[in-house]
Amino acid sequence: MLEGAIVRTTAFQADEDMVREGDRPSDSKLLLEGFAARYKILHNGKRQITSIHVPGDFVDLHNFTLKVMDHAIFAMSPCKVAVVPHEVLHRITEEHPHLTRLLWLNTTIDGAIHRQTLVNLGRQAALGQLAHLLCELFVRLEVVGETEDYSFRLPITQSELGDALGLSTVHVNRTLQELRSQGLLTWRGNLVVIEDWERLCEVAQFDPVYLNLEHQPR
Amino acid sequence: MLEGAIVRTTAFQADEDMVREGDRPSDSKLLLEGFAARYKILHNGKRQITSIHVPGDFVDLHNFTLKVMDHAIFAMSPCKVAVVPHEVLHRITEEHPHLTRLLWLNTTIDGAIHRQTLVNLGRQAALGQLAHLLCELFVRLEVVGETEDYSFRLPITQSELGDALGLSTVHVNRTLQELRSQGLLTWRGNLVVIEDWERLCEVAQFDPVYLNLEHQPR
DNA sequence: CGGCGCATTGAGGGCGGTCAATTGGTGTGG
DNA sequence: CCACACCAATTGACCGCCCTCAATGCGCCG
Repeated sequence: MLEGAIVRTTAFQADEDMVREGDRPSDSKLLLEGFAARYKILHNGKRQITSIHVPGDFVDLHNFTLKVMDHAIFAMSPCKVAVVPHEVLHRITEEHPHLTRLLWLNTTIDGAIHRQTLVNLGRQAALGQLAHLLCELFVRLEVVGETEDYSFRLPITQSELGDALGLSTVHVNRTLQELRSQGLLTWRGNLVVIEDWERLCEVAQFDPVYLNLEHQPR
Repeated sequence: MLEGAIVRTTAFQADEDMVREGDRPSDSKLLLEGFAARYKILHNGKRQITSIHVPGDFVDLHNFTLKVMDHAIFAMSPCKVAVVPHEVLHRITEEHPHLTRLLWLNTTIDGAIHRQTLVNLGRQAALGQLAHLLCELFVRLEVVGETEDYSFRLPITQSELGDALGLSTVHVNRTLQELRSQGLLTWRGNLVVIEDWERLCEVAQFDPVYLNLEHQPR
């Protein structure tokens, strides 16, 4: 059904906006390749990235119900995207309740990730925040087969990491050095290698329950 | 339909948990009276409140799709709650697509609020954070008729405010004093009076678009 | 080879944290 | 009617994490 809902695929260059704040898109986008992120810009020019997306993520499914974008989404790397018209989603909700519940689930998992991120930003020190983000990305990438042992490609700058965690670029850099010096991971080019998964999880206080990876009847 | 979906109402005392982390509730709860909040506890005992809920909020509708609670919800004040069994929600998704889309919308607005909160925690100074939270609560309470002019009741301690914003109680206190000394608001007992809505919004960089109060065909 | 973007480093400062004590309001019991 | 307990609000002192500004290093590409 979903495959049939895709009317076309599109590509975006790195740093290109896929959707802008204020837009009223008539379709939703499923990320096939590359990394994307949702963000908002404040009056003082500061940027907050509210979520990072990996292949398989339905990056703006929520705008099927929300209609007006309250944030923008950009490609962190070159991206390929499948386009699903709202019209088709509407028909699915009319005719396929089970699939509808699964799409709904998709957006509530999104919300669960937001909540965990809130805990991170609010109550974790920089070291734990960074560790947690990397734990989460590793698990999410593993699910879609984008990892190799304990390593994965992450085409993200330190400045973007800072915008995702509410930290300055400088402090992200120093915190990464701390993670490296503790032997928790290495990061060369865009290849992240987790050297000690157990301890990284401890530092991050990472518990993947919120990702809802367990199969359940829906 | 929704009214028919309510099988009973329940009451909770202040500080009582309505749902606990790890629970697999068989119903969802619609808040009729009082204030509630979602939260998580970290290993070090710190608490992060991820959202504050006012009358009219469907506090755990998302667990209809998520099944396992990844966080807890507690009553910040005495609460009255309407209980809707998942069984009934399931039937609604099978038979009433339009209502299903509206319920789905409810959870995506929830997500939109989370995203805005992320921006706050990540990129606002304490003064702006507090101002933003109060702007949002005012608007949300206004919608359900729980305000009077520019005032509303807010049965929340400064310690709880701190847990919602990722700040210490001490700093919440000092920041509130700053808001008062700038003539933006007063707060006596649990009565909050906004003295200068315009300037409060400026300090908060508040833009209510994310609350999706505009009527749209869904 | 020069330019550009990103990573890295250093110095200095401030926002917000922690610890601890005090105030004040409210309810309860004597 | 007062004494006392309890809880939230408030205040002070001190500290440290993280920010800002600015310079430097470094790899990649035309």
